Parts: sequence; C-alpha cells; structure tokens
Amino acid sequence: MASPVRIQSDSAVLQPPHSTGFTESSLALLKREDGLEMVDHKPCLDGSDRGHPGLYLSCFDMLFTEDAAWLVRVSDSSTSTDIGPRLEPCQEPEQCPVIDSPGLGASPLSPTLEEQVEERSLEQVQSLVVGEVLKDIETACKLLNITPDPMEWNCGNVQKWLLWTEHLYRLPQVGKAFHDLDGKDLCSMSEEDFRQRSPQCSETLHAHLDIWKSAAWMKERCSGGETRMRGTSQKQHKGEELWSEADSSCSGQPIHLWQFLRELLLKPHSYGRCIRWLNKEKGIFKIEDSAHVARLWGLRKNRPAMNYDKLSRSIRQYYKKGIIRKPDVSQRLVYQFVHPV
DNA sequence: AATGAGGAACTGA
DNA sequence: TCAGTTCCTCATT
Repeated sequence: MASPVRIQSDSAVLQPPHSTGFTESSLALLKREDGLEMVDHKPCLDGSDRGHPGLYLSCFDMLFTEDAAWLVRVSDSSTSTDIGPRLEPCQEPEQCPVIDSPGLGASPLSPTLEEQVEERSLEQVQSLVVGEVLKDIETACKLLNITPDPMEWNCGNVQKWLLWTEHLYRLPQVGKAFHDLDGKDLCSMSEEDFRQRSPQCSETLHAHLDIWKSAAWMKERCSGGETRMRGTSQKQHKGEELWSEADSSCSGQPIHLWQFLRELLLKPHSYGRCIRWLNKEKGIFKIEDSAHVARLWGLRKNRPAMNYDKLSRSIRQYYKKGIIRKPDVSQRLVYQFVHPV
C-alpha cells in the first residue's frame, strides 16, 4: 500500500510547494529512482556488485521491505504528532512516527474513516520520504562542505554539487557546461535551459536541483517559525533536527579524516558499498571500495587528485596519534578506531 | 597490481 | 603548529 507510486500519483503532492515541500519534478525523480537498483544491506565481501550509493533510495527501500501495516494502525490511533528520528529500528507500531494532518476532520466532504486513514497513511509515507531526503541532503552538505541552499552557492559549490550528482547518478561529466554559473544562476534555470547545456542529463539535474531547492524552502519555512511544523509541540520535527545538525556541521570547521570516515560508516544505506563496519563495537571497519572512498574524501577536501594511496597515508598518520590502528589480525583495507563509540 | 608502512618535504588554515 | 597532502622507497599479499 505504501508504494512510492501512490505517493507520486496523489494529486495533493503535486501542488508546488506541497506540505511536503517537494515539487512535481523532484517527486518524479524520487519515483524514478525507485526503478533503480535498491541498496542492499548485505556485506559485499568480494567487492563485486557495487552499485551507486543511491542517496534517495533508502526510504523506498525501507518502505518496500517493511511491513507497512503499522502505518494504518498508528494513524488510526491517536494524538501523537511527532515524526520519529529513524524508520529502520521501528519494530513496534506504537513507537512509529505519526504526522499530524491539519485538514483531517475538517473536510467539507466528510471523508469516510477509511479515506481519512488512507490519507493519513499517505501523508506519513510522504513525510518519512521527506525526512530521509533531508537527511541525505544533510549528509551531502557535510561531505561536500556546502550549504543546503543552492541559492547561496558560488561557482565552486555548483561544481561540487554537479560532481556529486554525476557521481550519484552515474551521469557523464557535465561540469564544464555549467562552469560559469553560481547557485542563483543555476536556480533560475528552467529545464529547457538545462537541456541546452546538457541534453543527456538535463532531466536528472533539474529534478535533483529541484529537490534541493524544495528542501531549502522547507528549511526557510521551519527557521522562520512560520509554521512550526504543523502542531508539533513536544519534540522537534525531524526536519528541523536535521537542519540544525546540518547547520552545525556546515559551520566551516575543517573535518578530520577520521570524522569523515565515521560519517560514511554511519550511513550504511548510502555508503555501505564502499565502507562498512566489520565489528562496530570494536570499531573495526573495512574499506570495500578504496577508490570510491578516496574520491569522496577528495570531493570533501577539494582535492581532485586524492587517491587511496594518499588517503591511506593519512590514515597511517593516525597510528602514532592513537586514533586508528590496524586490527590485531591485520587484513587488507581493514582498520580499527582505537576508541570506538 | 594493489596494498601497507613509514620517511620527508610541503601546504594551508 | 596542526592535519593532512604529496611523493617516495621498499615490503607484502
């Protein structure tokens, strides 16, 4: 029942900007990605079958794999208005997120209970999707050291975002076609403008940018206090939490390599194919795709020439400092945090 | 060939 | 001064 197709086909979603904050084209991109390879959580021991990290797949992945029955059950129940911080560990329906729907009960058409339940379920799914998207944008901001609002980007930020998007969707390199643009220019471009600069990738780039713009719009709305996220009074809305995190992490403090690695490790749904825990308790992790991790680090630090040779040298600098070491039984591409969390 | 270890010089904040 | 980055040689897998 809770499929992305339903999300997208719901006409209410298509009013830009909808309460989810996402516009038609961005939702269309989200839907399209549903057809791409889903992220699996299984270890990739032989290093084969590495798909792209698929930032926006995780939420759909979960929706498909989870039993969605709880959505109806919780929506039927009650007064809770919070959106929970995570979907994955949600085993018990009682603890699952519920979103307050301002229009419910006030409709002049007096929808049936069934319709109300369905509508609420839909909104829940939408909000979960939005939450995941915001979280993924937050991660991208951390990794690229850019602000979440495309309007604030300079030319360098635009190039980073393009590189990132190319990497994410396995697009051909199009950065050159946009080399003269800053964020404002980019945001003012229509899909046709995109098509003129990059016929192959215009649709994806435009839609992906649309997601970022919508997310920035939401952030603006949240921080303005205009709608304090629809009746959430006890806890912060997930989106707000995320943005406050994003703000602190984008505050210009140079990130350390060990922090960067830890961030990747904390996002297994996005980066589990290039780096993953072997033993989280002991802080032992394995770099599954050394070139990929090095590329991400290079992106983050603005070092296009970064490779695993250099990255591993930096990791080895941590041996003396007691931050990272090789595990007792040394294995290729396996390291261990000396002080696991 | 890829990875690992570590020295040494260098860079940018 | 710090936290890497770059380049290097040599060893191991």
